[in-house]
Amino acid sequence: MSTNATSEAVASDLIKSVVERVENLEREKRDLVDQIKEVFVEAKGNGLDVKALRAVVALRRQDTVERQEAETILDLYKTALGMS
Amino acid sequence: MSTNATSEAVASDLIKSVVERVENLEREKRDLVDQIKEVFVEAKGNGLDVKALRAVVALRRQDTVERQEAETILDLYKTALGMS
Amino acid sequence: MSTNATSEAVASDLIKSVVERVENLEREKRDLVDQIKEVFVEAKGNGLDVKALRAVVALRRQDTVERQEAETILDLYKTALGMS
Amino acid sequence: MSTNATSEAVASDLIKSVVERVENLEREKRDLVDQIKEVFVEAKGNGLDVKALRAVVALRRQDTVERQEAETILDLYKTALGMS
DNA sequence: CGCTTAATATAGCCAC
DNA sequence: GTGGCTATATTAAGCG
Repeated sequence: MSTNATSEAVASDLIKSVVERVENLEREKRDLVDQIKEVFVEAKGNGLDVKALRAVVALRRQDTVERQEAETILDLYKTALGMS
Repeated sequence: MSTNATSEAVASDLIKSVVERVENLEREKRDLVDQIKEVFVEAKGNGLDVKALRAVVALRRQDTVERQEAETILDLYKTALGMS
Repeated sequence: MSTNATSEAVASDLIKSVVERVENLEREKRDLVDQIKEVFVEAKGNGLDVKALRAVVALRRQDTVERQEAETILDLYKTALGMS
Repeated sequence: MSTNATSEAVASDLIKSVVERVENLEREKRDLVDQIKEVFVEAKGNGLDVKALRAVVALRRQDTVERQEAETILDLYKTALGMS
């Protein structure tokens, strides 16, 4: 066989550790998702249009992505032109 | 008119506040997503099978969900049978 | 230029064709949704509990899905254990 | 008791019939969903932008809905004005 | 009719 | 770098 009891136990501990760390991070992630929902619920309670708010957030996120891509391309051009 | 400059300004502030809070929470969420990825990358570096690890995490999560669903269905049955 | 009047006309015809085919299929889909609703309405008229019926259908569908998932997981395990 | 073996058997047959009819209709619905997907895949293979096509279909669907709503409102107005 | 769940559409990721 | 797959975000439906 290619392994023994000791290395299997090590792998088992390692697996357990990884799974638990991921599960904790996912739990925190779910909490944030819930908090985001709460913000929208509260906003709705204040008379705001949630769908429109979501659209605004999505647009700004998109803008951010495109700005970052533009900067990346600019950096590439600068590097290519020896300007960096 | 149904609004005036003051209430519009208030709405504007409210909208701005909501959008910023959501964006901050989404930023934190993205950080967590990145951290989860890092855990898997590290696990891979330690010789673990990432796909299998993801399956384990998913199965455990699924078990939790199914346990909750089973309770819900049990309640439904109880209600249908007049046991509630 | 990368296109000309002819290829644009072809694309236009293609687009029109695709949109129409999708719209026809969606129309048929909506008809089916309506027919399903009618079945439940009729069942209700015959004294059946629609919510319970929906639960039965959902459970049977879920069983099918879970059986398929179980096979997928089994395959994954076989692969992980070098049994495939 | 409010039922007997015969009426229970009738209800059972009725339930079975309803469930099967719904399942058949849902199967047809799923087939249509798959066919729609295939149309888009084929369109993609022909160099079309699937996201844009979906947007077109959605816009036209929206137009239809809004036109129907407009007609409904128009009918209401006509009735109110004794024009129907 | 609103509010909670289910269906659909989109986006990100991984492997090939 | 493309295509399938998973996860997420949006939309629609059902229920009270």
